[in-house]
Amino acid sequence: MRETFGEYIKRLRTENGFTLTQLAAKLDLDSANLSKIENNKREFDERRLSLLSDVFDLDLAKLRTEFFSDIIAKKIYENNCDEETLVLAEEKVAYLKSKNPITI
Amino acid sequence: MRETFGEYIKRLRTENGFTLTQLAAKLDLDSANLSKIENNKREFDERRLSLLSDVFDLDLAKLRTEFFSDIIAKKIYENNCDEETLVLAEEKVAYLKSKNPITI
DNA sequence: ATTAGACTTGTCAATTTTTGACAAAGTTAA
DNA sequence: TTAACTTTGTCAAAAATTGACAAGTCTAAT
Repeated sequence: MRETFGEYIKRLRTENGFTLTQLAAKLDLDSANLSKIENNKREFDERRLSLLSDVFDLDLAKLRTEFFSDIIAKKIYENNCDEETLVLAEEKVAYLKSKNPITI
Repeated sequence: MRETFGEYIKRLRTENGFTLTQLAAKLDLDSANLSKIENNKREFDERRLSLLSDVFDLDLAKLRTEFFSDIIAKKIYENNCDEETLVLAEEKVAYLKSKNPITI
């Protein structure tokens, strides 16, 4: 998706006609801090993802994908990581999965 | 690379015949904590990457790639992120790059 | 031009997370 | 058994993140 997680929240909010104060209340958040989140000056707390999915009736799994991909993208961007980084990361994920027993 | 960053350090260390205490001293680290790093119970501090590249005469850029890919892989693994996450992350990196002025 | 509502930014104490340091216990080989 | 090496547990100190509030900007309506 061609937007950050903050921009995504802002779009959801405005498209649904909420003010910062209104959405912040639903997310149990200070409106000033929600503003920072929307403008990529703070991170959204993972523990609020389910609240967010409730408010906008979104699929939580998709929201999580959106959320974690954002964290990863920011890390890569901020640290000027080269293109190989994600390829290597994918290999390492496979390695970790093969290495560790599947948790039931 | 089919190993975690911790395992990579451990391999470098043993292949070069160092004890934990010896390498820890070179990295300005407590040997008990280095042990934890090697066994994936603690994170290696990014600020020690250049020391590490000095000790084993490694290319710092490659080491950084190794390091950050590890962080990302762990995040994905720990949070059971789906396969799409990295694809999305890549798109978002491109978005962030297009969005922000190139810093000189 | 003033007001009201919406949004942004700055600050900082409080909470949370990570780290450094040390003790103690486990492992291995002479 | 020693001794050297490694692992694990704990916890205070340091660092990072968060919640809360004040103060600011911006816009639209009157």
